[in-house]
Amino acid sequence: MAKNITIKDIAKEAGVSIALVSFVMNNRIGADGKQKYRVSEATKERILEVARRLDYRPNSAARSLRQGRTHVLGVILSDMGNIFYGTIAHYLEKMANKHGYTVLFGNTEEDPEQFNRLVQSFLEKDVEGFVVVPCQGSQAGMERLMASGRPFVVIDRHNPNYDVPYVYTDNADAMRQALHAIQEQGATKIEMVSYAMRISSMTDREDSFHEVLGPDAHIYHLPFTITEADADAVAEEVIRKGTDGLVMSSNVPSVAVLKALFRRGVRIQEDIRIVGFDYSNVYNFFNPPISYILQPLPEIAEQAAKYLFRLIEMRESGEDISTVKDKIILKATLK
Amino acid sequence: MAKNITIKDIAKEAGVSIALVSFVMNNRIGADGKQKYRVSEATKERILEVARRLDYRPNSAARSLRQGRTHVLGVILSDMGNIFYGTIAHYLEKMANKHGYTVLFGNTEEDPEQFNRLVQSFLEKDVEGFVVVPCQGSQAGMERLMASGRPFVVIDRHNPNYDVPYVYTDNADAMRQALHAIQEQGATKIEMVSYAMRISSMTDREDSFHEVLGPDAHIYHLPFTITEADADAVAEEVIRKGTDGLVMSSNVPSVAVLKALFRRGVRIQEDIRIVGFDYSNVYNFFNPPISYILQPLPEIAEQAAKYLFRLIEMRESGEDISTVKDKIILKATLK
DNA sequence: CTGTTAGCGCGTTCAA
DNA sequence: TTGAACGCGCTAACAG
Repeated sequence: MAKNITIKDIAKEAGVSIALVSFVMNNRIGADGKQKYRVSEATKERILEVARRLDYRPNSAARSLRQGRTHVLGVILSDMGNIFYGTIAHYLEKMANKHGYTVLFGNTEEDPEQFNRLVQSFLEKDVEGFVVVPCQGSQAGMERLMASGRPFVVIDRHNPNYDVPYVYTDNADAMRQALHAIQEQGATKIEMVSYAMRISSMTDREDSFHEVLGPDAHIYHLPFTITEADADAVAEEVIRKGTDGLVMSSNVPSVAVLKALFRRGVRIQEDIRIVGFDYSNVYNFFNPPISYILQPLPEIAEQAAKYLFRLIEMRESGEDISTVKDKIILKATLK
Repeated sequence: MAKNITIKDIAKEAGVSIALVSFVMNNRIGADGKQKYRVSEATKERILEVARRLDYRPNSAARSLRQGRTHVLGVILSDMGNIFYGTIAHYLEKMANKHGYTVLFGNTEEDPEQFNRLVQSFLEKDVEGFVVVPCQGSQAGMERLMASGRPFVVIDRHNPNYDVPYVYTDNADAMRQALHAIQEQGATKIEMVSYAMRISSMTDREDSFHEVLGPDAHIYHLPFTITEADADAVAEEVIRKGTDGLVMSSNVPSVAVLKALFRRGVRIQEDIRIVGFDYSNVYNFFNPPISYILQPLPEIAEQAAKYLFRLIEMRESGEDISTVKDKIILKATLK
């Protein structure tokens, strides 16, 4: 039960007041001589020595309570097990760390109830800001978040009905690049594989697809949890129709359908050309390698984090945050 | 600046004492009639109504300060952007959630300094328990963790010099399975691709490799951050030597080397047989599909979480945790 | 210049 | 059902 060392223990051991320990621990003293409170070097050293010896760690609950700051961010994603979100999570955590923040992560698995629970739970943990990936039906959670007045930045998707801060990829442009590429590769009967979820990243890509190829161009819609049967059905239909170009709208369904086609002996990149969306290792193992749209994940994370820090600073200095709703749009590139 | 609603606001609005609000909010009242404190249904309803209306959220800093509990876990991994750790992270988060916990995540990127910083930072945040993936050189961080007396469970790797709780895969057995498979597939000149890092998951696999194939069987050691040149060098040597079987010791180097071989026109699974370690999508795109060792990730996460919860409970009820050092060993399977 | 006293933040919980 | 102490660290005000 190793009782935790408190500031009081240090004070007693060092024979000084509690306040002085606090000052020393917070470096409110020293160097530039401009500090309000001064302590002799000797006392300071003694206090630090005792703190080190007793392995003192300030209780952050007490500190948060007093300062109203937790230095914790909340990040709500779809699924960290997906390399796309896992990568974003990693970059976000890195940014947060660099700025002295620590990060609570949560996965919605595209369940709006779960989104709501996570928002609630993170609010109660008093995170200073959020980076969130909303999901279909997450309106309630988003409104709760907005009502909380806490800084947040939306990434990867957004609901056009909400005028909120977000960092987003120009998906329409990205899809045009994808279609341009697949047409250059000679495909003429082009279809698209997408998720059934009605989220902006999918619908923007689909709208762009239809704009280029007309309203009758076909899109396969797969559920968030893709079964082998789902992928098989797509493959069968693609083969039957003689589709010669398939544009993927996301990582996971892309690999699932590729697998189904491969198993059926379809010669990928010969019988049918593929262009992917988001990186997958498998794209390297075809001849020629499968082209894909690459979203700038490090930049998405970086911009989102910077944006969030800006909001947090503003709020800290008493400025009104509710009017800041800048939209950051990043371009994807074809690889 | 939407001032946060406190218990005091509720009390005033509902015309009752602060204490009563607290009782109601904590459900210390009601149902089974055995509670210590009872409140009339009407009062209870009124309080709850006011709380809802004002969107009251208890300040968890205050609560933690009082109860000494945060309901937060700390998870330190190597790299969430790697599907292996991302998947584990996801399952851990799910387990934590189910038990009312929230999770702080951190990535070491195999940097022991970073490991140390994360331990320190999470301790200060007063996490109730840790799940950690140590890295080469993380001794200082591990000792700090042990000295803290806080419950923790090590996963994925462990330092045999430390007698601590861990959940681990039987890597020796797994490697034997891999070698058995590749030999059955006809390979006779077998080599291995591994990381240069001296961590138990790698060394156990390597030791097992040597036990089966003798001390002279060759192992390629790649740095944690693999460049294309690194992978190319391995591919060149494999080709030159006429190696006809390659056992992979991990996900990332496996794909890197496969890519280098593929680019050089090596007919994978014909000229050379491959057996992987940990899942990758790419294994499906060869004929026959590449076999691989699958670690039971959901079970690793589940066992680690359960173990940790057990430790936390024990500590909470004043039991001595320092004597609990059970090792949980899980079997991997060949797929 | 060096240091201390005392009240605060917010929810929990015991004594009354 | 309530008053009040408490957990721990911060910091304004004050003293030698």
